[in-house]
Amino acid sequence: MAAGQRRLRLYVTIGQRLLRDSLLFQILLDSEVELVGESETGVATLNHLQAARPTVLLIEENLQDNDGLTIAEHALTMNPSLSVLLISDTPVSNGRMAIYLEAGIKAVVSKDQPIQELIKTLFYIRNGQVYIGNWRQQPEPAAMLAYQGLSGREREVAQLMASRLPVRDIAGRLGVSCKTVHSYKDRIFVKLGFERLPELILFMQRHQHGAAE
Amino acid sequence: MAAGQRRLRLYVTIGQRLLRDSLLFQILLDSEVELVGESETGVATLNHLQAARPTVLLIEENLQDNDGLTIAEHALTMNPSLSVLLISDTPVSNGRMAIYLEAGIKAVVSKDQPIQELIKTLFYIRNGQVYIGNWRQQPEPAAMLAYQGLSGREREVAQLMASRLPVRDIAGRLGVSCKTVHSYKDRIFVKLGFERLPELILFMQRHQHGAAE
DNA sequence: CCCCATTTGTAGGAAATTCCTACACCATTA
DNA sequence: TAATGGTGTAGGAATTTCCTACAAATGGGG
Repeated sequence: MAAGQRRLRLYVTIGQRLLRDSLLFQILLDSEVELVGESETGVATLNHLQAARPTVLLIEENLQDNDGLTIAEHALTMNPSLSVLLISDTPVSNGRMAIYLEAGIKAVVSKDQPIQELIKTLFYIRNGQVYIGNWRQQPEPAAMLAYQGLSGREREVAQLMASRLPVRDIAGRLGVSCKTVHSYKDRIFVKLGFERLPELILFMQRHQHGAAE
Repeated sequence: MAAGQRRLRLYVTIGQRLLRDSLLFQILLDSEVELVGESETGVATLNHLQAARPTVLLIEENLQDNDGLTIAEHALTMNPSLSVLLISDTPVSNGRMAIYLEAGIKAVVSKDQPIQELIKTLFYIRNGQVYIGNWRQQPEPAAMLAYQGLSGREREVAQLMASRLPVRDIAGRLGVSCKTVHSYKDRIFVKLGFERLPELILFMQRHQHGAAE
């Protein structure tokens, strides 16, 4: 997106493997990201950080052995140019946010936010910018609004693709060529900012059944 | 994998959006999975379950409003043929496991397990089978062992692909055709059970730096 | 009410990827 | 020794991705 510099060298500290894996699988889809290390604990992180030389540290607030803030502060002492993104378990109050910024943390995302928000933030802070996300943002209307942006034909195609109908069948049903369907697909993905089918499936599911709730 | 029946109709109850999204993005990569609903809370789940008619319920043990076990029991009362997969925050003792099985839950995965384990389990239980995972399994040697299974050429290609070198460049460097490189890629992915590049990247990262630790 | 800029519906081309098949060679083993 | 299986190599078909194109419709702005 933004004209970043080099590869984003990422170090990840997340305790639970399930979250770490699934987050990494998404993050690593972006070819600008280079994973240089990962840990489950704060101590392990501090031990490996100098060797890994990340530009961005993605770290959970609540770790088994320490809290992410403390670890981040140590890490920043060793390397002040590191961009730290903290993952908090709950939405962050303005007061807490001030403390984090004071400590040199570049951004905070909560586990209640969509993953796209996390990834967007990751790229945003990668050059050292601070990112104050839109906390208390639109909870669901976002999906509705985005859907409004699709044209009629695009909506039909989005619908059919989300139901996993193959492109050829969609083309047949709509009476257009496969290439046309692909064009719609491209446009839909660009408009919604998606990269892969699961994102669209989830989006359509949520759109149809109102809020994810 | 197994010759399942129809589409796996999945309902997901996970409180935090970040985990829910990233898990769903992975799970929905499999075209046999049809997402029929999702909730953040137990109450919402019980309200929507009859309309959604899932065959599998993936539910967190610790929800904001209830515990997953209780919700699962209610759900099973309404629909005894539902297969429930519980996500626990910590490894499950044999004692707890017995209680879960007693309650009619088909399997339990902990958040410390890799995501592939969860997905595998999901498919395993989809026809009503009970799945007792290999708790206390090999923590990391797994990756080592799997790596041993690759041939020399396959390792070279795996290495280069994990560093995101384009196929054409890999072919050039090894002095073989692109098609050959694709063949290696296919074989590597089959041997390791992977579907996409991020899985290989993570695997190689962990293999090289010993344990994920 | 007309003109210009966008959006929408449609599609083609090039390159890359996926999925499957093929085949010779080497080693192991029955 | 002959059958078997893994390894290095590659081709073909179908699909997907990425980019470009272009006419018709639409929507403002003047």
